[in-house]
Amino acid sequence: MKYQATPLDRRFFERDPLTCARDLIGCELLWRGCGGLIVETEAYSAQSDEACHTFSRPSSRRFVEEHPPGSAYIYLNYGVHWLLNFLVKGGPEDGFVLIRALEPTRGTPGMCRRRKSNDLRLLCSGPGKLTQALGIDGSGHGVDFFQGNLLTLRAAIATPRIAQSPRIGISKATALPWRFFIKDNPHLSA
DNA sequence: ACACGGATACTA
DNA sequence: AGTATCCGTGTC
Repeated sequence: MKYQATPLDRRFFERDPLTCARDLIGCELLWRGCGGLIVETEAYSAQSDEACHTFSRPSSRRFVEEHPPGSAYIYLNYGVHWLLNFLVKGGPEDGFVLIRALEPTRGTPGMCRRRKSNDLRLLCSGPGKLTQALGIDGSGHGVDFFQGNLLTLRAAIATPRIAQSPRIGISKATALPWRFFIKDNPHLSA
């Protein structure tokens, strides 16, 4: 697969969350010199999606109000793992896209060190694993990668085969098939 | 199968 | 203050 060097435009995130989640598959995510191809995402909608943080968290609704589309929404889950989302805003529906898995491409030595593993398939094959591999934590919450140089998203040229399934690990709205992934990719979470 | 662990938002 | 919940991972 070949990838162009041009970053994504902010308007990429001014569409509905499902379109953003699907189109992020195959894009390259870079963070401080480390990164990989996005192979698994999930969409969360701020409207009528009980699994979305905006449904139960006033602070999340405030985040949507106060940040531009494409901002990093990072939170600690189960008191253990940081999870990386991107804010979707300005289209028909607001929401988030959760980054669930990467295929490592850049800075793998650093990722191996932080993950304490040399198996590439264990570096970023899960939403908590990939933040640990990239060194992402709560200090990145609210980062606008269109402003700084911390975070870069590069568009995919080739269109990968994208499959769809229900989202993983949630207790509400479990039936919605809003998880997107490259079928049979060895770097998926589940 | 189960422990680990903290932010957030409730009840009072 | 105390309790319930939570978009997971590693090891048992």
